[in-house]
Amino acid sequence: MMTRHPATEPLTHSAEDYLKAIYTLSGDAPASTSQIANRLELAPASVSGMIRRLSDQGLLDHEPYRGVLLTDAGRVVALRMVRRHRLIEAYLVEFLGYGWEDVHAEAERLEHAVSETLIERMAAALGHPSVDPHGDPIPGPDGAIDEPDYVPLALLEPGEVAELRRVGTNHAGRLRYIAELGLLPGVPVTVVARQPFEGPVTIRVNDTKQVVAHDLALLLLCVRDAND
Amino acid sequence: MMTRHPATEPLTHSAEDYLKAIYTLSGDAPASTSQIANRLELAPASVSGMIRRLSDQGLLDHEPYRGVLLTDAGRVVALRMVRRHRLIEAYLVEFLGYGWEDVHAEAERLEHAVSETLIERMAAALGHPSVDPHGDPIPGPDGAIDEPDYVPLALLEPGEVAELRRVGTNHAGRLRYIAELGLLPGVPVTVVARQPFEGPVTIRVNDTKQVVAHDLALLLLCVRDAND
DNA sequence: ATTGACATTTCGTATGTACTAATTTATGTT
DNA sequence: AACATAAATTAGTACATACGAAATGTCAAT
Repeated sequence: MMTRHPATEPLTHSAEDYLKAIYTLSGDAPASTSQIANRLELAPASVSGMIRRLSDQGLLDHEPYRGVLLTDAGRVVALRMVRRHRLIEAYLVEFLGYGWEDVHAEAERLEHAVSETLIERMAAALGHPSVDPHGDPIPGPDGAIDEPDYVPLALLEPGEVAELRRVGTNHAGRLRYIAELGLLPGVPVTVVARQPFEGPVTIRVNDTKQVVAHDLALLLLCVRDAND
Repeated sequence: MMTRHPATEPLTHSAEDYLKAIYTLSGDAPASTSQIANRLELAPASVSGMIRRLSDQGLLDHEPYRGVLLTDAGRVVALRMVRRHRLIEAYLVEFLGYGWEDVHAEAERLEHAVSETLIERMAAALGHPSVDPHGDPIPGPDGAIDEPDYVPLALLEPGEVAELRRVGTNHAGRLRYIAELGLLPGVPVTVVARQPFEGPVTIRVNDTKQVVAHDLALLLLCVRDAND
């Protein structure tokens, strides 16, 4: 499949942001204009315009009024940005004393400015980690990424024991709160009770009982303990 | 003196680059349009345009056809960029295994992307250094900068003993070469001979004799040894 | 005082990215 | 089938930044 773009023109920061956003939005279905606009806090009209440009560059497949999907070329860019973002987050936490609630904003700017060299040196300094501080997997330099099938805490039954692996938000306030509850990736969690109709979940963490809202519990991604 | 700009609008990366360039260019005399164009590798017309905008924002004093000087507000920005640039250089060398010839390009991009927080954490990790790997002084968080009066090696007389303190170039090739000669800041240097008419200088460094071109020797900034 | 060389500015234009307002398309309801 | 609603696109505009070409200013040499 031939498109007109000559190998690798340098992309703008904006283009990189769009591609990264589209990557995280288009799980099964294509990403819609309004989803993208929402994520990037832009007017839908602006997104329509950028979609045209990125499609022309062969980075997106656009079905008008239906949404967009990344092309292979687009996915390469998106995964490079995701790798950068998550490695920067890990580096800031590990070496510069950042809390996990502060790294997102910083990484959001740095990911556009670091060289391939710098990223690989940071990766090496970190010992080539496979996940960032939120438990999000870090794509390899070749773009390989392993997205395990985690279960949201909100879906576990009372009595189930699991390990928290990943926290599905970048919201600073929520992250601060989650950390206060001791809910860091790697921690074992027992579901004590669960209220019906999307009610709160009562859990036991670090030998303390905590109650978390359903919404929050949806963000707490776990693996069930192998206990059968 | 009142200008119209409302405290601190966010500046673009370009504007930051211009102000930093003008800072380093306007030692005694104002910086001319063509000097700036040269430094930033832009067409003079583009510089004229940006000078207008920066003057309107109260960051530059522009005397048409004469050149520009930084206002106090402009100098604050310029010094913030210089601090960032040099701290980033120092950090990359100290913690990420960079050679001093590679840090400039990386810092040139990162300086626009780092937060105040990140810069101060890097400064702390480095122990608040006063100079970068090239011996260039690092302005304080308040903008205070100490520019000592160094003597170019090219001006020392045969027999004089001095300590190399600062290397006045960012050119990667030259820096690599200078490092090969063992001419790192802090090293003691003895002038053995000097050819007339801007000829090469023969020196003794680390007990080895080296010959350096006049041009290069102008970049090697020293303090004479207190030996009288 | 005029001229020539050079620097600087102005003018018109291009690109990238955003916006609002108006239009078009898709889809679900009657 | 006709309509209403929501989503997406287009059209027109604005701003920042760059460019080249043309006009203008500066200054030293005659």
